[in-house]
Amino acid sequence: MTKVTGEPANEVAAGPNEVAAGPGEVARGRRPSTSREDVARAALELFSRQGYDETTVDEIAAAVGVSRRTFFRYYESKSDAVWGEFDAELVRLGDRLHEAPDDEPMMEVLRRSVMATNRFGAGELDELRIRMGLISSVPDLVAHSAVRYEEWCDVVARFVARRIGASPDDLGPQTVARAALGAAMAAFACWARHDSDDLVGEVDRAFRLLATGFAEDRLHGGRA
Amino acid sequence: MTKVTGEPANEVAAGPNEVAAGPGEVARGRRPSTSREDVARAALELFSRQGYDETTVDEIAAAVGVSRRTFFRYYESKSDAVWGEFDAELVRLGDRLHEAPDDEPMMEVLRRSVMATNRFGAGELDELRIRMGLISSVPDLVAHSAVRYEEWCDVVARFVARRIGASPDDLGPQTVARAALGAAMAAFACWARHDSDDLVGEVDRAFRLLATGFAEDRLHGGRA
DNA sequence: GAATTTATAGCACTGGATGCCAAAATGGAA
DNA sequence: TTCCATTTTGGCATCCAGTGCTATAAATTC
Repeated sequence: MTKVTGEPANEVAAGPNEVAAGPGEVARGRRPSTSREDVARAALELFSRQGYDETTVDEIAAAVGVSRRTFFRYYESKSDAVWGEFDAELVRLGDRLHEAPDDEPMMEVLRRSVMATNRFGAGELDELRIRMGLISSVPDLVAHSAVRYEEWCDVVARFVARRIGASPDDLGPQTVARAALGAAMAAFACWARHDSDDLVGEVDRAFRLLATGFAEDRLHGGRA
Repeated sequence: MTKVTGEPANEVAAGPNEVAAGPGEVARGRRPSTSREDVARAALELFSRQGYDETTVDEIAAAVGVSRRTFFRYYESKSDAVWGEFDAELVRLGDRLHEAPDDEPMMEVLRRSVMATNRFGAGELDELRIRMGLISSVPDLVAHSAVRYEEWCDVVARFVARRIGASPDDLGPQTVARAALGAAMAAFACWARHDSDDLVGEVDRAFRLLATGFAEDRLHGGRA
């Protein structure tokens, strides 16, 4: 085996062992034979071609030329590979919420921040649609998504708690956070299923509905 | 082995093979050696005592005196045992929503129906708290919960769709349903964590918040 | 008692996930 | 160059959830 690939080794998010060589530092030790991105790409390709359940971790590992054991050093689980760099987006959302001016209404900040974190380039949108399609249709991924969405909720709940002066565990922040998650999920699901090319627009509409308290007369004009 | 239990065999929700003998019919063939309820009880007891991950299916099966293979005839998965008779409650919620008068505001119906399906007797509350505690803290169960909650959302989305004359897949119904789920989950989580004995009250408060669109001035008086 | 029906036990097998250790690859120092 | 520290990898061996298959046990009906 021992496939000699000769990678550039200058990747930003490098090897599995977290502490990739910092900005100025020089990389020591053996270089990773692949990257998280490559693994995710290979996995996604197999999933969308032959199905999630029909793809084994061994196949994914083989596709990127590493052993099964090594796959689990890049991603904790098979389902994690579908989520790619979700953690980074979570940080971005948290930053946006934190940096918003205090005089802007809470639900406005929330809506605009979620919209902002979901502006993707045309190139990324196709892949994202495949991702979201899988996440919302394959039972195993639907299940795993709950864990990731919980992290999303935590970020929002902390923001709301700070705004209204309460604990993130209290009913208010929890309700706002989980309802906001619901709105975002609805927007994503509708965007992924229909041919609506306007993801941010769907998010916008969903959050505006949420802010009206679902007054029945506003609910009708959903789809232009 | 072959534990001879001598069950009454008149249980309502009987054996694993679905079609339990109807009202007047006589039970044919070998009688189930245990019941879904007994399995769930044994499982819950082990989970709360030694932890979910630390309990194997073999142990649960042994506790009720059946083989490992038989456990999976009563419940599809280890996590399903925690949910008990959730399906029945779903039907009840659907019925309530369907039977509500058309002139009652949609969000009112929703709030009152969810509250009604969550009125439990004092005896059931302790067990329910253990259940919800597990469901919202053990990652494996958090994950699996998403699948069950999706069914809940479907019921609500169908109701909303009928009310506003849209498809259950449209943005409106989806947003309302998922936001409502969020409110319900927040209420449950707060009730399970704190010592609030008033589950229905938490649900009430959460849904009232939802109906206000989270106007910031209403969010402060969360905890009496 | 024989046939039929239903539930069970037990076995084999797949596949995800984890712990452990030896081997490979790389940079730096002696 | 040679040795050493560092990091990633491969290949077990192992555990456990979940499934398909088959033989057997218990119960009713004829």
